[in-house]
This record gives sequence, C-alpha cells and structure tokens, in this order.
Amino acid sequence: MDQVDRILAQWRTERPDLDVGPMGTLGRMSRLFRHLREELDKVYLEYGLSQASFDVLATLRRAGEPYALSPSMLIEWTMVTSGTMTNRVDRLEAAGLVERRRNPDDRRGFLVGLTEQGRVLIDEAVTAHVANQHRLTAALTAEERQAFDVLVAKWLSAFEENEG
Amino acid sequence: MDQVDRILAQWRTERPDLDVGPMGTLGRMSRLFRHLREELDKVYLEYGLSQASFDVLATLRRAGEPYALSPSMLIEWTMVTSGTMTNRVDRLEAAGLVERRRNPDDRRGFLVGLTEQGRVLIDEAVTAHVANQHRLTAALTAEERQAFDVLVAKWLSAFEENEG
DNA sequence: CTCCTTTATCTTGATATCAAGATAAATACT
DNA sequence: AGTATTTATCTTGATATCAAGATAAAGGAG
Repeated sequence: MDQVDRILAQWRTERPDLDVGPMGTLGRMSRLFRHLREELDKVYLEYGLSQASFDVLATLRRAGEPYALSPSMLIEWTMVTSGTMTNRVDRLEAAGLVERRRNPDDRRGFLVGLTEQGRVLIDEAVTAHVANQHRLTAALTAEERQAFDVLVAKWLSAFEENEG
Repeated sequence: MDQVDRILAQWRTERPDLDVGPMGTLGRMSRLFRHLREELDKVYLEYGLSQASFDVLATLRRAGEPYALSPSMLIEWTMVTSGTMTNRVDRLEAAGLVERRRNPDDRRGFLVGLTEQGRVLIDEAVTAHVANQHRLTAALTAEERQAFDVLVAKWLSAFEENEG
C-alpha cells in the first residue's frame, strides 16, 4: 500500500465508474521518475551543475573533438527552445565552462565550445553521473532491468517509431 | 536505433571506459515520460487546465465530500512547496474553481474547497483524463503492463519503502 | 544586383517553481 | 497570565522555462 494505492483507493470510492488501472501504472512511474531525478540532481550539484547545464556540457563532450556545436544542434539534442538554450549558454559562458566562437563562414551563427575547464569538469561529472546511474538502477536485477528496458523501448516506439 | 541509442553510441566512442547500460534504461524512460506528459497535457488543456491545476482539483475531488482540504494537506498530496500551492490556489480561486473558506476553529488556516463549477469541471476532466491514460498505456498488452507495474513498484519501493 | 524568403540566434514578457523569511495564530511551559 | 515554541500560510526574490516577436545574415528568384 503505497501513496499511489491510496490515491487509487480514493478514486474507486469517489468515482467507481472509472477504471483507474492505467492511473496506477502512470502514477507510480511518475513518482519513481521524481525520485530518480532528485538523486541525479545531487550528483550534478556536487559539480556545481544542474540537469540543464549538465545536459549542455555532456552533449558537447560526447560530440567529440573539438567539443563544439551550434546552438541549433544543441537545441535539437536537448529538446529545449532557443530562448532556453540562449540562457543556458549565457550561464555556462559566465562560468567559464563554454565559449561562443564566431563562425567566419556564417556570421548569423557561431559554435558553442567547451573550454578546457569545461571539458575537465564534464569528464569528471560524467564519470560520477554514470556511477550514480548504476547505483540507482541497482534496485532491479540484471534480468529485471533488461525486461524493463524491453518494455520501455516498446512503449517508447509508439511515440518515436518514425524517427529512428 | 533510436535517439537514446545514438547518445549511447557517442559515449562508447568518446568514453569507452564507462558502462552506459543504465544510461540507456534511464534515458529511454526519461524520453517516454516526456512524451506521456505532453499527451496528458493536451487533455488538461481541453479543460483550460494544466498539470498543476488539474492536480489540485483532482486532489480535492477524490478527497470526497465536502471536497475541501487545507493548503497543508494539498501540499502533502501534491508534493510542492507552500509558495507554489499559494500561487496555484490563487489562480484557481481567480478562475472561480475553488474558494478559500475560513476555518472558525483555527484562524491561522482555512480550507480550500471546490466550487460547484470546479466540481463539475474536474469530474468531466477526470473522465477524459482516465480515458487518455487508457489510450496512452495501450501500447503495451495487459500482460506487459502488469509486468511493467511489478518492476516499477519494486524499483519505487527502494525509495519509498518506509512510507507505506 | 535587388528583393524576398529562410535560417540562426537573441530578446521580451509571462508563468511556474523553490528557498528563505515574514506574519499570525495556536499551543505548551512556567 | 506571560513567554516561548510550533504550526499554517503567505510573501519575496531568484531561476528556468516557453511562445512569440525581433534582428541579422545567407540564399534564391528574377
């Protein structure tokens, strides 16, 4: 009997006409997701980062040398709006973790590149982040996690099937 | 090969020292969750609501007659801060969906109650919301969804085991 | 070459959230 | 009763986000 069960029990009393099975699935998933995000945030914070800034730095890092992408590419990978990305890059630039490099061939845009300080930081932070992800997924056995992956991938494909 | 696979492939090239298996699990889950939230928002919007306002109204509705709770109870159920709840109640009150009722026994606080308009609206919205949840979970068979529920409940219990 | 459209990014204004502090009333302690 | 503590809620200030519009440069049509 967790919090979600209590919510479902209330609905069954108040609105017995509704079949709230899916609400249990989505509700528990939502709570789990919330806990996971909180735990991930703790590690980001150890490196002075947030989910938002970590995402930008990690996207640049895993793009490979020279660790630089246009704002448009960053927007595409991180799925935020242009206004949000401007703000994120501004903050990271002020912190000395990225720099805007003018593109001589197209003066509309430029590249956002990791500084040496930014590269060192994100490499350390990613190592800790991955270790944290291992810790957080350890509640399931390897077999359970694999079964979970299959189900999530199937479900996800209902939304992204045409994008592969 | 979805977007998450591409991200993992990048990491395996750039940081072959990292075991990014859990990142796949969490990454796909995160994307799935994002899609689900977007789809849920669409139905909230049909009733002029957001996730935030729906949550408050639904919490009051499922509490049963007389559909009224203190801000403290609402904060507990919805897991937001007091400042956030003040803001939410302000909006809902301005929209005529809830009203603040003074508690004669404790003048520090009061009760937030559904207006008749609020009760009618949330009853309609919940019906549509539950139908939407059925639609969104239909990507999995009943057996798959049940297996998924078991795994999520187990994982969730790692975070909430002492709260049941 | 000039004008129009598209692309790339930034700016503005509105909203939601949180943390921390303020306010006010109830309760407990002496 | 009088003071201190706790509880309940609101206020303030900072941050992040988005949608829509502004700005500037590139590319295409004639």
